Amino acid sequence: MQQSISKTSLKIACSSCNLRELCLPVNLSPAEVALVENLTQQKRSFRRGDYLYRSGSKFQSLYAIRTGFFKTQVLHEDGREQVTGFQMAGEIIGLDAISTDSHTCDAIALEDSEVCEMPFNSLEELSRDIPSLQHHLHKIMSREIVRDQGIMLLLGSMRAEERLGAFLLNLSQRYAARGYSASSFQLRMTRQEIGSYLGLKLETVSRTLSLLQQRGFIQIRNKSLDLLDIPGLQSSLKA
Amino acid sequence: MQQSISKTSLKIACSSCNLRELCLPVNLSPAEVALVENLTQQKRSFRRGDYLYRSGSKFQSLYAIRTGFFKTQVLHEDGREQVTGFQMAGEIIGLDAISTDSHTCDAIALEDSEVCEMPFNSLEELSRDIPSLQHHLHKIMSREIVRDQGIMLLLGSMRAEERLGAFLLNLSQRYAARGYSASSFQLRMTRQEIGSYLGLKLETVSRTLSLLQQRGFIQIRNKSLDLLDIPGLQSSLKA
DNA sequence: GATTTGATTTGATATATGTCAAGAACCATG
DNA sequence: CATGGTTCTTGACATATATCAAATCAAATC
Repeated sequence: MQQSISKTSLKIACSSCNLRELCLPVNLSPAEVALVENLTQQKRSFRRGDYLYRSGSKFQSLYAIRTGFFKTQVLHEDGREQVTGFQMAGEIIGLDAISTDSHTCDAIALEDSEVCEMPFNSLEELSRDIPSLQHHLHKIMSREIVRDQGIMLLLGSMRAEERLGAFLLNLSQRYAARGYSASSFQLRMTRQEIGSYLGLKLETVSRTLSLLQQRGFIQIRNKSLDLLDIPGLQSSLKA
Repeated sequence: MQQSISKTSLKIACSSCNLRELCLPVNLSPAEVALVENLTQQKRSFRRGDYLYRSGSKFQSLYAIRTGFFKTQVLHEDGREQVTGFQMAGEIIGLDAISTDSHTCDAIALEDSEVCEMPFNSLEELSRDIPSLQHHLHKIMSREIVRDQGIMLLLGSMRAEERLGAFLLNLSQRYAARGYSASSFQLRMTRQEIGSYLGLKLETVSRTLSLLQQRGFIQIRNKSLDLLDIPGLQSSLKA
């Protein structure tokens, strides 16, 4: 697994980035955005399979995903691994590492990707001067906590079919928020990775997807997914 | 369920609080501690069963637990509930609410308790002036993210016996960090609440505790717990 | 202190998901 | 285009945990 990270000296202009509304510089004045731009020193590119960071490595920066798709996973001593999330463009990754000054999970590109690196020291410094940036950073961290609690609910009290339904709907919403189709997209991860995330074995994921297809909720062929009945899926979760 | 919240006008002196090393004012100079004291305006007392806050209520403050024991839980539309954590003295509660400006879970006292209320606006303001406070706040939020990921691992890939073992060891460590016995303490929550937290039914919790007792790892009678073989419990998790 | 209510334990049985296995489909590579 | 290696699907069977039920025990209330 090569670690071929190419650093371009090109600065990313947040001001011209179409993810501005999802990413860090939300609700900032143009002058403030310029300051944030200043600290996203470099863009880094990753090939599929590359590690953005590894568990145990020293914490330096948060990363904003510009393009592509990542997974994060924690490893248990006995070799068990658990996927803790799938991250897409506009999402901030690396928050877990602030706690101990070193990363507590691996982050791996599931497709060719680009990220903006934000040195955390600088980010803290800047957020002392820009209250709205400070508050937004807090919101991002809090949002991650809420997301994790949602997954705890899912893992703790939903059946396989509900877990898959909730998972697919979540992906759908996030694609929609980025201007992509809510009902038709490619799964970037394997059945095994979905299973790890949802606390299921890959065979169960496969069977359950087939079941959802039989019921007419989805059409799945390999990694191509069509959500045929989003309202139906949603209400099957609330039932 | 009465909401009898008595607000005492007495300020809590962080400087004389024995939780200082666990709570918010870590690594602060005496002068800085005084500023933090200034914003923990009031102490609030709760009886067992009282709500500290409810899901949906407006976010105003974070809370530091001074004495007592709380649980947090999220409610699903269909009535399912999931306990997302148990909090004890020195821990900060309410972080989830920053995200949407309203609480996303209920926080309920499991025994008579006292909390220090910290208005979040003031906290953000103060942390702009005290970088070490700012950083510590970030650490606390990050720690919560890491904790949640640990629970995801537990819920996603551990068997009942391992979940209980990890749960009891976690309680043990936290009591020890507060100067209490690591091997002998009272469970503050019901089997049902433990089960909700661990993604198990209460009968399974009960059976599994009996099993751990048979194996000589623990002695449990009602809510009184003795950990008879902590190293054994630990190694049974890594196996 | 008697009584009710809720919490806990334990047993018998049901069920969802895991495990093992084999073939099919897909993908990367030469 | 062929080939080898993943990934995926599906079946048969195993197992951990859930469900239902009843008895015991502890705690709250009058």
